[in-house]
Amino acid sequence: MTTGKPNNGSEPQDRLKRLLTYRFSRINARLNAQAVRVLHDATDLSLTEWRVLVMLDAFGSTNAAEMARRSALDKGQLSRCVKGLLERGLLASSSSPRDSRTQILEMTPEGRRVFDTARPSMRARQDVLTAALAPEALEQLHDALDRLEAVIEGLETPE
Amino acid sequence: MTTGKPNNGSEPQDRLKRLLTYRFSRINARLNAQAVRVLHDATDLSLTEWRVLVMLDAFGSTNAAEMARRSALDKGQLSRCVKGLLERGLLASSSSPRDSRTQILEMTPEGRRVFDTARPSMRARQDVLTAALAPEALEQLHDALDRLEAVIEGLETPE
DNA sequence: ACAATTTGGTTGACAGGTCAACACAGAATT
DNA sequence: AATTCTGTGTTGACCTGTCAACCAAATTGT
Repeated sequence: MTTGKPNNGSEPQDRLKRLLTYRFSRINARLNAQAVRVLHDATDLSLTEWRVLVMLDAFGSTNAAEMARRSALDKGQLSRCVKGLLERGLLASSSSPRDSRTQILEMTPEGRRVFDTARPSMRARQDVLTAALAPEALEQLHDALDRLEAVIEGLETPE
Repeated sequence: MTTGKPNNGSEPQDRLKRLLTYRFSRINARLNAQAVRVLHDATDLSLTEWRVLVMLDAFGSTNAAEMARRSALDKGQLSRCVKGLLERGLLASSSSPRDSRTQILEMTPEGRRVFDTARPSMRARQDVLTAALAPEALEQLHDALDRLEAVIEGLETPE
């Protein structure tokens, strides 16, 4: 890979590589596939289910709408995902005293156990990724992503 | 968004935001949705079809396997996508004289016309994205993505 | 108090991506 | 020449993501 080629962006494949959307889709696809594999080796969680657990770990307990807002996951997808986790006993739900529509979700001990089973390898994976970049390069990356996200948000609401 | 909050990563939602895979999936989803919208306003191409045309524009003519390699799109997905484009007369195929398995693909004049119809708005979109970053920040972003891709590739083949 | 609107959550339908099996043509091995 | 191995492309099955319709509870406005 580190041959002495010029790599000055003149080759057609280089132009392609510099299309941001193209790169993101590529990276995302590979990242997901890889995450699914790691996850499947340790548990039988889907990637979405893992993300729900991550959020519950981070926030303690929440409801579905809250998670949908934070994660940009689809409402419907989340509903089905939560349903599955409830059926498997990894989550517990209780209805809120303030609003009888919302069901408050939290991990059961069993859910916590499964989460802790997957966590080390998932964290290791994350560490390998971040270790590829120097600390300040990582900061710059996050900054760049922040800016891009802001721009995308702007594009979504043209008026 | 640019309030005077500390943003030192101590809040749970901040920790979540710094997970790279999470960010990529989020950005990618929004980027795709936005691209699909722009694309649909100008043509009736799907995003995958658009990408096939972009590759054919960049490479002149290729075959499906080559595109699969470069784009990390699924073989099967590509096969179906190409089939649709052929049926609609946007692509033409001819079998290679050297290898009767591979079918060489290229845009027809009609395909080119459709491509040129969508191109301005797609390019404008791309420009808005890149304009969000200073030139050297864009370079750093590409560098970072290069490194991440390299790491991911390494993870895919552990031995 | 009532209607209108918003919000939390579920469901169905559908497009898209992903995986695995397959048929088949070339290349490599013997 | 026969065998095996690799690479191209197709197809079917399945899973996930996305969109929109919908219900019921809460909120708002009058």
